[in-house]
Amino acid sequence: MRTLEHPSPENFRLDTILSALADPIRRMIVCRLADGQHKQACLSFGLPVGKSTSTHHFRVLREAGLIEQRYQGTAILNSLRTADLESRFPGLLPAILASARRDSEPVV
Amino acid sequence: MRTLEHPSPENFRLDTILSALADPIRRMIVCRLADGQHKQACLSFGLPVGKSTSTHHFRVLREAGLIEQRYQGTAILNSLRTADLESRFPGLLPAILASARRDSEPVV
DNA sequence: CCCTTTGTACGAACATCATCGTACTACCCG
DNA sequence: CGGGTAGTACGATGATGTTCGTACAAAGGG
Repeated sequence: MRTLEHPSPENFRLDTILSALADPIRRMIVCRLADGQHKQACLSFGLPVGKSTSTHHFRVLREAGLIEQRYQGTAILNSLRTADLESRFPGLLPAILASARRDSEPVV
Repeated sequence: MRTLEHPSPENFRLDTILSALADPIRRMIVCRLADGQHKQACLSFGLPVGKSTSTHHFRVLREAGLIEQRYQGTAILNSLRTADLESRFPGLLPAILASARRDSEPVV
């Protein structure tokens, strides 16, 4: 079974995490995962980019520590590393998720 | 008196804010301002970059809505737009500031 | 009025990043 | 084993971003 490298929480870098979340496509992925869309193959997200670009974005998220990727056959099950992020940077992910939802809403 | 353009809170974009804060130098500026170093000239921050690069970073922060810049003679007084940020993206700035402090600490 | 201080404008050099297409690998199912 | 599915590797390309140096502008003090 193939496995993928995941950083441990004490190696999370704010620099890397913010750069990862600065990209709209990667923020879209994280938001979907937060909305309960765990356990979906990468390509089933229907992202508006090609296959290799999709691979690239998921890897950036994994290497930043934001998501966990586990092989299931030829597919990959993705999930948010909510607890690990909370232990290293408490409140960061929830705040960014809430801001992302507010950002896509019509301005009041 | 010279004045500078500042976006209003309803025009703040999460994209722009996260990109701005992804840069370590700009995060350094924001952290210093949060630590009470308001009302200081740009160059007095002693950033490890040249003059024109410094101008560039401060402008990125201003155009993202993160700081306010007001001329005072030939110098510029900088301050964090804490209230405006809180109204548009509640909790975002405090979470990032806390994470930034935690990031620079030795790993426990 | 000259000089200093503070910041800006401009252009160049360099690095990084997002994107793509094509070729390839790994796994599963019949 | 053969075919299909999901993802990776690689190289290229174009856009964006950081950095700098130099020349310039605006404000204030002697």
